[in-house]
This record gives sequence, C-alpha cells and structure tokens, in this order.
Amino acid sequence: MGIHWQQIALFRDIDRCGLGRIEAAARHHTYQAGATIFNEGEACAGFHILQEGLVRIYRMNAEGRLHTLSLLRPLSTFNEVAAVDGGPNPFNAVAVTNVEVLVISHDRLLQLMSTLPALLNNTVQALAHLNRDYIERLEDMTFRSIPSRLAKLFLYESTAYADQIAEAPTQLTQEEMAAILGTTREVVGRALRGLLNAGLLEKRGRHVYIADRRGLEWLAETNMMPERLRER
Amino acid sequence: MGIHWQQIALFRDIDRCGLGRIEAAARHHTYQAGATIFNEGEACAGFHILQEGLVRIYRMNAEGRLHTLSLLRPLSTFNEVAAVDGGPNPFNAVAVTNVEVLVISHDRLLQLMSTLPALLNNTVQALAHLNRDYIERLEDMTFRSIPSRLAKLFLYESTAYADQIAEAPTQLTQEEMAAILGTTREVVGRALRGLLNAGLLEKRGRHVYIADRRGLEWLAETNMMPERLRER
DNA sequence: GCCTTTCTGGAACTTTTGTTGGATTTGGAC
DNA sequence: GTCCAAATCCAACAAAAGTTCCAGAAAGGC
Repeated sequence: MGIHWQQIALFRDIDRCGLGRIEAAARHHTYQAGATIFNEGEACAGFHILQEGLVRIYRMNAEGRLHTLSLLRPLSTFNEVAAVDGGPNPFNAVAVTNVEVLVISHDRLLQLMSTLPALLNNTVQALAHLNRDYIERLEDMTFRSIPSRLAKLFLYESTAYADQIAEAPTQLTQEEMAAILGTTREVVGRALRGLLNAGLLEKRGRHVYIADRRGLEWLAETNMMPERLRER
Repeated sequence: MGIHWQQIALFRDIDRCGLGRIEAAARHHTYQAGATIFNEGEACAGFHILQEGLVRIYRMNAEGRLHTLSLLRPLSTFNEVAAVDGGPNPFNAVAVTNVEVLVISHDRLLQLMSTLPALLNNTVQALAHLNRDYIERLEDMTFRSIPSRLAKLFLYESTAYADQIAEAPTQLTQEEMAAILGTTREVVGRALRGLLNAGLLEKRGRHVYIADRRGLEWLAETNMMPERLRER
C-alpha cells in the first residue's frame, strides 16, 4: 500500500518488518463530511492516522461553545494520549470533509510498542512534543488578550499553532477563528477590524493578509497594540 | 539509601538492579528556600525527583504576572518533558522551602530508558497523564469564570489540581490562589467574598473552608452561582 | 511587649470580553 | 442572471475581569 510511513515522526526508524506489522494492526475507516469520528469521554477510540481529508479536534462546554484544539490534514496523527493509556478520549473528533483514517486500537498499540523499541521511543518524543504545545496554548489563554492571540494565529507558521492548525487563517471563517481562540465570532470580528485599522493586517478582496509582520509580533509578545503615531 | 522508588509511578515494576542503576545515575542537589532550581527556556535541566520540601512550577508573562502550574511535595517528579526530549525547560521551578532533589540528566535518562523497557513504558504513561492534566487546565482557562475556577480549586481532591497542587487551598494566600488560577489577588479576593456571601464557603478563624460542596460542584460545572433564593 | 512585613477587605473605576440584534455582503447552486 | 444560505459588519449594551488605592488585621522577628 502507498502509505508513506516515513513522513510520520512516530514511525521513523522502524524497519520494513515493523512497518508491516503496524500496517497489519491498523483498520481502515472512512467518514462522510460532518460525521463524528469519536467523542470526548467515550471509551478509548485508539490511535488515529489521518490519510485523507480535514479533521477538527475540539471540546465543547456546557453552554455549547466550541474550542477547536486542532485542525488536522494528512499526514497527521491524533488521539495519542487515549491510545497510549487506554483511558477515555480527551476530546471530540469530527470529519470536516470526507475523511480516511487508519486506526490502531489501544491493545494492539501496546503490543506493537512492547516489541518495537523504536516505536515506543518515538511515542515518548511525540507525547513530549504534544505536552509542550499544550503548555503553550495554556499560557496563551492565561496571559494573552484576544487581539494578541489573533495576531499569533496569523503568525502561526512559527508558533504552536503550526503543528496543530492546518489552515492559513486567511481561509478560516471568523466563526472558525473564534473556536480556535476560544471566544465568539463577534469578538473576533471586532479584533480583526482593530488589526486592520492599525495597519497590521490588510484586506485584499475577500481575504485578510499580513501587512506588518513586525507589528503583529509585537502585539503577540506584549499584548499591546503597536503605537504608530510617530510615523509622521 | 532510603529512597522509596516504589511510591513513584515512573519507577514501578523496575527490578532491584534497574533501580540501582537509576540511583547511580542521579545527582543529589539541595536548594535554600527561595532559590531558583531552573528557568524556562534554559538548556534542559534534566529529570527531577522531589525528595524534600515544596517546589513551585510556574510561568511568567512579559508584565510579570505569574501562573503557577504546580505546587509539588515529595514524592513528585518534574520536568519530564525536557528530560525526555532534551529541549529547553518549558517552565520555571523554584524552591519554596528548603528542598532536596535527585536529578537525572537527559543523556543518562535516555541511556536508562533504552535499557530498561519498564522505565520507558512508565514514561509514556506519565507523559500521557500529564497531557490530560494540561488539556483540563486549558479548557478551564477557556471556558470557566474565575468564581468557577476558584470553586474547582477548593474541590481540588477530585480534579486535575489533585496531581498538580499539593496544598489545600485553605492554606493558600489569595496571592497564591491568584497565581494558580491565572489572575490577580484582588480578583480572587472579590470572588472569595462572593462565595462566602453565597454560603458556599465559610470562614473559621483565619482560614476558609468548604460549606456547601454541592453548591461548589454546581458552580464548577456550570459557571453559574447556585440560586438559593428558594430556601425560604 | 513592639514593630515591620505580609496578608486581607473593600470601594471606585477602566478595560476587555461577551451578547444582542439588525443591516449588508458574498459565494455558490440553480 | 436570481435566489438562498452563509458570512460579515457594526453599534449598543451587559457582564466579567483587571487596576488603583487605601485602610486594617494578622503573623513573625526581635
């Protein structure tokens, strides 16, 4: 089969034989656009490898507000945590477009890890990396204002969002940006207008582009709008 | 030496010989109250095992506000992530009281993990567990109001705080609670007064105790103050 | 005991974020 | 092209959180 295992950090340095066993352990699933892949709190759905399509990882609170943790494109993997400890899924996953995934159950993953040291090693590294991403997201929520988080989203290439969010912000609707930033559509609209007025972003036709990367970086780092009053 | 390795989840199921090698790889350090153990962004400080004293794990933003991620007592471990991937420390660690720790460097940890499969296995589980804690903290910051987070802190035994915050909130100052919740002292004071007025907490002498566990749980889950107007 | 430092109580105010609701624009289906 | 659903813009308002400031109370050192 045409699976490019080498492109996935988790399967690096695993020999042909090991890859064959991993492939044999995986089940192929397809989902229609809009279909739920698994839900938060449900029994462990196993380790997922995204082969085709776009997947949204999110949480929802009691009032129905969404928080998008990741927007994933191939080749990405998700639900590592539950796959590894066998506990309930820590978030929801939904197919945004038609989706194809490979799934390895908790039990089979444990078997594979116990006989393929390289896989176990890679898993440790992947989990450590995930942990760093979540710490960064947590600090963003703790310390940064919404305009600042929005600026960071636009600068996403070099930040935590890069691994997790696969769409350029330009392509995202305000609703989707709001879910990523953990706020509401109207607030994102307001913040966006603020950044446009400040000359940090500019609108070309329908889409919004970066106009002043330095200014965005300043805003993302300090929570303060750059004062450009001096430019007379 | 009198190290109780069995009590640390990471060292479970490791035989006497393996534990001996781990012990040999560890360096003993002591810190005075107030001393910095390591700083965020600095080169990997290695894996730490807390044997004695109280350690604060925190991040700080540009304006100098603190966010306490953990308050740890023996026997706890910290800096797993950097120890495992060798990257910079993801947070600061400071000795609150006099502290004794064992430290295993990144290189030695990798050596140990490559020869002790049980240690590698335990590390995977520990990292997965950490990840779940961070996701929960992240969702708290995204969705919960400050009174709600404060209620959750008082219910700490049954939440993610149990692993990360080793101090009963009753004993904490408002300043310390504020750092844990990611806000300021005055806001915590106001929220505390709100919970006292609502009869969810009560004051005995200097300290504040839980008066209505159900009410706190309601507040923590829904973000809404329980309406007790009906109790005529 | 006294004095200093730390902690707490609380008011008044500002800023940010969230909410509501309506007007307008856009893209795509047909 | 026309029409519809989705997306956006924007103002006014409400609520939550952050800030500033000062007065008291408690704890700990001497």
